[in-house]
Amino acid sequence: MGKKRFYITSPLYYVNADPHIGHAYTEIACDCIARYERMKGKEVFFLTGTDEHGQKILRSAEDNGKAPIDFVDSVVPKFKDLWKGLSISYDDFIRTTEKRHVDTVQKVLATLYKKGDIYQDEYKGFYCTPCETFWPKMQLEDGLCPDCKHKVEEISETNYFFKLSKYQDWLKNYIKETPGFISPGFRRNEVLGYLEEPLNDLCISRPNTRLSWGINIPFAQDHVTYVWFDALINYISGCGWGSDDKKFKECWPCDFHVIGKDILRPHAVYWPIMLHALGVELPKTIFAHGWWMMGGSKMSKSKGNVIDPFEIIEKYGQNAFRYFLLREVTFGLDGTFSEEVFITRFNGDLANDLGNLLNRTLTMVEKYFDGVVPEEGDMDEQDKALDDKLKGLPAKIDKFLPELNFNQSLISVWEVINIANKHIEVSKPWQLAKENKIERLKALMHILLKVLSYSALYIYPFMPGCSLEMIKQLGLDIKEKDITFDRLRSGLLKPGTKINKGSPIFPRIDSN
RNA sequence: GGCGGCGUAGCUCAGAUGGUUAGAGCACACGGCUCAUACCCGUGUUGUCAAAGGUUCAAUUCCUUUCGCCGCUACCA
Repeated sequence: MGKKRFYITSPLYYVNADPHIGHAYTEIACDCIARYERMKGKEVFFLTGTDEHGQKILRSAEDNGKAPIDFVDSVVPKFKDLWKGLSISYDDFIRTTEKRHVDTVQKVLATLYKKGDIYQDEYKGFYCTPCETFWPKMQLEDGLCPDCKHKVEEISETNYFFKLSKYQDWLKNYIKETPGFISPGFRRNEVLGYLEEPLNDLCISRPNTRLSWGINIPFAQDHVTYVWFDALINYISGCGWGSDDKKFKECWPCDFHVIGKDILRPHAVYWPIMLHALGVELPKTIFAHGWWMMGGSKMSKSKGNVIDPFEIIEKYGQNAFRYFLLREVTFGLDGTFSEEVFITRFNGDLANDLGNLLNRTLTMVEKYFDGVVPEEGDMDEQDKALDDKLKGLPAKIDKFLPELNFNQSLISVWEVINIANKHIEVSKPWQLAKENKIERLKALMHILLKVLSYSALYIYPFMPGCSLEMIKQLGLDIKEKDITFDRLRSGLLKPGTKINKGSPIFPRIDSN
């Protein structure tokens, strides 16, 4: 029997505009977990991609004077470039315009239609011609389009509906009985909250007279599929449902769907019901994270407070960017992004604590031992305390990371780093050197190098680049593919080998 | 309107099934050290734990009310 792979997904990003910090955030979180699971020796399948159909894409394409397919073809590379710039280790990138996806969506539609969970009905609504949008009665403002304030027209058209209502009670019970299914807990409560209200069946078609940019519905050639219904299916079309049973068995059920809080409803209501109707097991966890605010307000293009992730990477590097996003706020809650807090975090944690610890230690090893890693010596009380702290670290990471608690995981690593800095202060190696207490000095340097070596590997899921640079400077003989918890167990330092000190890994930022 | 949450040091936030001196980081002040990226280490200051009432031997922690803030309640990704 095939081994179960660890399967994690990001949402498929809607490519009607360029990627921003929110996209980067989700992707970095997924990447961190994917790398961590690989370190544990798991076979990982990390799926990401792009959502490319629908009204908004069509409109953006028109605004750019392009055919929709040409338009999305021009935006997708920007996402891929960003993922490259952030060292995102995705295993597959799926686009909803790909044949493998289209085929799967049509198969799903056909299956549910045959089963009777999709039916035809008249859809009545208020249509705004200039906006090409339907509005529910509730949303109208004085009977006018809330967007452009034009008159709306009540029209009815034939459409296809998916029977959400049929499964409402089932879903409600499932969520109640499966506490970890929707995370964090307060999001789960929200979902249970709106499941208290009767669910309307979901209109999953659009007549192609109104919208042509979508996946054709096999049993209704004059209609295309509603984007959400289309997009969600990527999670199974991307891992072989209906086309590659072996792969699907290895991957499914999905371990994590990581999403932003804005798309909780489709993921927590539509998607589980779609799967259940198909007779497919549900994913284990849907985790909705918060948003990055810009100086107290939501970021938006009109406010001009959108942070360009490419700029941050260019200016401060991908490692610091990844670190900041994962460290600054508890995953799940909203956070505030500003260059000022970013720099504070950077200087405080990365330059002063971590970077400086590496630098001062390596300098001493050069100075006192010609850059050669000393033998492990007899540990004194302080050494032991530090060593114990280091030994306790994996357990903490193993507790926090599987719950997507990036925050606490990093804090745990930094506790060790801080104790190491403290240890140097108390032990005064420079005095040991003057007094010629070589054995003590060796033991001290050894434990410091050990702490740095292990920390370098523990940091890997969060800041892979930083990790590799530390490994290099420490002179460790470890390739990226060897960064596993198994490898850690066999020890990292080789006394007698040379360190390879370079320039500071995180030079302080003068913020004048 | 309904449901849910929050209001704790100058700032950002932890926290306790109620119980001796309420915590962390940043900022600030003073001191120490010199291996280091003007770094690091130590010490210290500030809080009627939103307000009022109730339960209790005891509440900031439970209950009620008030005030203030926020989220969810859409066929928009």
